[in-house]
Amino acid sequence: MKLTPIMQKYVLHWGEMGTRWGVNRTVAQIHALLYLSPTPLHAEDIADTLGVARSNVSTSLKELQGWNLIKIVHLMGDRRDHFESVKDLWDMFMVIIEERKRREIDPTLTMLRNCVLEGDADQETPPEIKQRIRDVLEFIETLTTWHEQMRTVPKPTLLKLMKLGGKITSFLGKK
Amino acid sequence: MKLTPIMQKYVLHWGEMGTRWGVNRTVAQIHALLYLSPTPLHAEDIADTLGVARSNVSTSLKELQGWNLIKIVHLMGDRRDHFESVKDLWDMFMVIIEERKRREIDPTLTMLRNCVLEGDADQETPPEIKQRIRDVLEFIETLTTWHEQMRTVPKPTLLKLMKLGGKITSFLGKK
DNA sequence: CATTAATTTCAGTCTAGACAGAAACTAATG
DNA sequence: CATTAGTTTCTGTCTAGACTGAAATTAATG
Repeated sequence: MKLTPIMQKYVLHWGEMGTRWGVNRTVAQIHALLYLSPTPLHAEDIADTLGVARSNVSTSLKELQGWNLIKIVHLMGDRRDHFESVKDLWDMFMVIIEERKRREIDPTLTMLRNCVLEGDADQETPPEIKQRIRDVLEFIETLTTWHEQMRTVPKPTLLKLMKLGGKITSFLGKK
Repeated sequence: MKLTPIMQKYVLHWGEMGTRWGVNRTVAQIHALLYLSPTPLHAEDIADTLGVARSNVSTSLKELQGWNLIKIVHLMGDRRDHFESVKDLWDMFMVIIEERKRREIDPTLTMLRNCVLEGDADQETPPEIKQRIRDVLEFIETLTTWHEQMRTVPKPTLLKLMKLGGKITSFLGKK
């Protein structure tokens, strides 16, 4: 796999974006590379293309599998694992949201619920502050419920909804 | 400002979440603290409460101001700057999205458009790959347009919309 | 305009986590 | 079952960037 200047620019930028969102640079680069690649790639190919250590690639591929963003495929007459990325951008987007929710939002909800529970018995925390925490809990719960409902909506409907955009509000206004 | 166990838990968790989303831990902790605090706090108070260096607080406050998440207030008979956080969670959410868009999405769109432009003259990048990049550009543009429209919708309407949730699809289905 | 309070800047230290390379492991094939 | 290809684990190194504390700067007050 040889990278043309355009592909290089894309992969490097994606790596950079990764770091800004708390994702390891190499992981993000590999994902970008696999997204662009028309064919599945094996680990050594990836290592050579990106100029990183073979072991680093191995770890990153594991991580990407943990995110459900890539999967292993096997090619006829080749023992090596090959990897290909989810190509549908909507699916990719949803998968990422799903995972981040599971890893970050859900634990946060747990923490907030604990705070609220402990708050009942707690005399030292001012009521005002307890309320603030309850507000956050309620806010995130609202977002989560909404996400839960959107999750089940079929892709084309969702797309229609987005394309509709602001027009939906006029409908609401009349209601 | 003394932190009760509940407040401590909240602030520490928020700091942790920050790091997962590419935000400096101290910055996130200070933001959490200012959100909880019923009154504006001055830098030294924050430093003492969180146990970090005064200078570190100074830098972090600057950063939070850059994000439009906190603002300076002055108290009668006190020369020191005091800081208070945006308290409305919906506003806070919108401000964060706005800023991340400006800092990360907009540059990404620029990069993608450049790739597409350069792609016209470029003979070495396979058409399939060029198409992939165009797909990403289109996808992000769709999201951005949608965001642009939602941005102007008044808060209560937006809330109604979210509460409506899945029901909106049945309306679309009939259409 | 000297004094003091408050804030920012800067230079150096420290650390988490990314990364390389070697060693260990696993499993396919003749 | 030895050989070899492929993958993972592990240990140590390196570095970006968070953080500190001191020095420099700014601004308010009598």
